[in-house]
Amino acid sequence: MNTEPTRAPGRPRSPEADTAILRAALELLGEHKHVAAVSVEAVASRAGVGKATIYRRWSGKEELFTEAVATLRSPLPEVGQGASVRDDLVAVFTVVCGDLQSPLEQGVRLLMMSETHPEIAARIRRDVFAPRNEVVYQALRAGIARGELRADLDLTTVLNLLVGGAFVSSRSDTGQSPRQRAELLVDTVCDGLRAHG
Amino acid sequence: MNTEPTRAPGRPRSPEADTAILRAALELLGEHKHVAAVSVEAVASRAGVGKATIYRRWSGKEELFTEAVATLRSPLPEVGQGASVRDDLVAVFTVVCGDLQSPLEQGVRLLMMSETHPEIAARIRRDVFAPRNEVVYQALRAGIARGELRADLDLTTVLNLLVGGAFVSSRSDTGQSPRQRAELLVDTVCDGLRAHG
Amino acid sequence: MNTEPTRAPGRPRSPEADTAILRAALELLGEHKHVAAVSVEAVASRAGVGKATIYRRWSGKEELFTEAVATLRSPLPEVGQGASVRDDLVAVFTVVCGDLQSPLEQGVRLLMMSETHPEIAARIRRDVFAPRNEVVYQALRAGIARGELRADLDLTTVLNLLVGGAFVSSRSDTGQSPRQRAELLVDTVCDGLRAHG
Amino acid sequence: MNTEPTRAPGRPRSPEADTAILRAALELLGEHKHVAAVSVEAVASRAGVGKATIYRRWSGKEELFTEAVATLRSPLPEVGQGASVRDDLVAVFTVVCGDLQSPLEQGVRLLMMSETHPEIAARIRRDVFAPRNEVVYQALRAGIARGELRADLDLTTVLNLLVGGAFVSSRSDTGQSPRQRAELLVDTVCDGLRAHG
DNA sequence: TTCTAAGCGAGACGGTACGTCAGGTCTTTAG
DNA sequence: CTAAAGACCTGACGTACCGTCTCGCTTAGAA
Repeated sequence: MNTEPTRAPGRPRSPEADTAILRAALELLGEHKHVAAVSVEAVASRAGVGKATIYRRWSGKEELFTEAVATLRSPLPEVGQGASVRDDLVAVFTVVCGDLQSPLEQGVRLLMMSETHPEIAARIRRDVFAPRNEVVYQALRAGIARGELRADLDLTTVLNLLVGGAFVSSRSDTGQSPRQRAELLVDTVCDGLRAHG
Repeated sequence: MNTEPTRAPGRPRSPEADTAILRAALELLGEHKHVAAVSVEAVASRAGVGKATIYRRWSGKEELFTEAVATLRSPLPEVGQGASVRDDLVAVFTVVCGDLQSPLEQGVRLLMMSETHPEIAARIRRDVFAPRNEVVYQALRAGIARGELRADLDLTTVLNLLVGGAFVSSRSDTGQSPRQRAELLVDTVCDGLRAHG
Repeated sequence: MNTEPTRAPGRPRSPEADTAILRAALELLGEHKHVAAVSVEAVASRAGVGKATIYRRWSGKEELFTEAVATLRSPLPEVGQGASVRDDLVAVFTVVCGDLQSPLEQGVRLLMMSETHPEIAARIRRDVFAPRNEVVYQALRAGIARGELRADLDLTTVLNLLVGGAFVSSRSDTGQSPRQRAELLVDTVCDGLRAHG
Repeated sequence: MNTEPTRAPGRPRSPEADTAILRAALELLGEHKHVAAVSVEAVASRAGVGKATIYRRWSGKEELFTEAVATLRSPLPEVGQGASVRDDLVAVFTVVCGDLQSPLEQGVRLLMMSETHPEIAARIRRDVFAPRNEVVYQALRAGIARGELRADLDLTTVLNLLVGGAFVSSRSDTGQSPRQRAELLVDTVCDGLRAHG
């Protein structure tokens, strides 16, 4: 008796198609800035693929872009390893601020905010933002553990402030480097997060 | 000598049409929740207006909804009149957090969509964001004048933190009231903005 | 007792507008070849006139073009004054063949044939074609009277043959002059119209 | 060695759609009498077809109706088989005069409209007029061969006279049958086309 | 002179149809 | 059974005219 799953009959799906489609979707998202401006037809054409091949894999435009964007995971720095909270946070938000200025991430931003497809936003939050947020939480918890930060902080609120600040900050073209933006945000917030004693 | 601008020739545009269109757009937006699901034809029909009358005023769907949403500005509180900075900021951001959960939020998202339409973005910045920001700046400056806040603050960064925090905070449905959200944000930031002495 | 009609009160209609509108209509008809391609707006603009000024005079596009085209009356030669039928007919159809090659007359032709507005066709027939036909009939009757032509001819059929022949002939660009076309048509027909004697 | 053209890739165009569209166009044309009163949208709807399916096949309304009408060619009689020229021509022009009173006439008018669309005019000339003309030429050549007609005739001119005569004749509603019209035209012309001897 | 009625150019109005485009599905042939 | 290609239906897009309706102004005869 053979318990290993039976191989599906017929021609197997092309893995090249998968990656080509996702790549094309992200490229076009980066070029056009918002999802409505990218047609499934354009993705298919850019990927050198038939439209049906896309619809065989995803049930619609939203799902396609959801998955495409969810593949984007910036490498984040290690935190909490002895450095100060301040330095940890600056490291993390330098990456975040940098991302936010890249054209692709702008597309992601729009996509995430687009109320047109709430489930996409939810999935992006889960797959893209949650890991990033987790790093921030780690840094904050480490800071609390070391006594650098007040123990009664609402960590979610701190996260919101920093992420939102990074987000809004990135919308004005001040000529600052991502690092400079990160330092300004983190220092401004941190000066109030430190335990007084 | 007449310096007032000469009146345009021809039949003037109907102000009733303006308001009917904007009203219809907002109604339908409220019913369908997202812009893509509302057709210009439906707006025209609901407003009892020809499509051309819409396109005479706005160059497209996006512009129409941008303006429609921009009309939804909530009145902002007076600040700097003797109350504490903390109370001023809480008052302002209670309004902001409330707005962000209402249809106006859709406008904010549209602003983001408009990365490709800089002039629309500029208009929203001017009509929606600038007045709100100005109130925040007033509160902060009053706080500095009274010695409540450090004099060396980067006000822009403080603004970014609070506005961004409010924005991100509003995206998660925690069941908190706008007032509670505002207090959390403001208190968290303020505890570090106060002059130490 | 004054029986002459009382002059209408108010500002009288501008005769310049009348002529300018008709002129513009004919010009544009000549340029665009068929009525559907000429908009009332274009006529108004070309005439330097408001649209209402047109609609005050004619109840619609059809009536406007009807009247415009009805003003076209080519000067026709005198016939039946002693010359031969053949020469009379050649003279008339030289004019007709010439007209049919002018751009404007092509517009008229289209207009007349346009089944979209039967009443226009009827009026053009009456005001433009009937006088021309009458001259042909005169020539034919003179020929019969002089014994040049058979007395039992169906004059309408002869007219149809010649007019239709001129019409169809003018549609092929053979490089022939109007006179040559006319002679070919008339001679071919006449050789059978002559009394045998 | 395969000389037959390779089959085009993708789904082939539906022949049912072709015929349904053409049928619907002619039906509506019959109901509304003139082209301007028939909308492409109505044709699509009647044919049970999307508008795009129409525009994929024809570049516009005019082209669609041109082709629709061009399908209405009546079968022409055999000529030159022993009968007299007169009878041959009467047979042919009975068909022609009949057609000119039917919906086909609308096609003729469209041809005229197409002064601005030379390729459509060319198509109608090729598909509708050329075959008919060829039959007339055959009859005339047979007549010459048999000595019934003068050998020095300009056949093109004879054709123009008869065709044009039929056309103009059909525009007045005299209550005559197509056959009567044809006889009048042919007899009038023939009496001069016969060799004298 | 002043009043009144209509005409004037300009252009906005509610509609209808145009021709285009994209979404998501279906139908070919080829592998 | 999958692949690429491309036709299919649907429905919204933004445009162009139609014939009508205001605007503020001009033109003339009547008061």
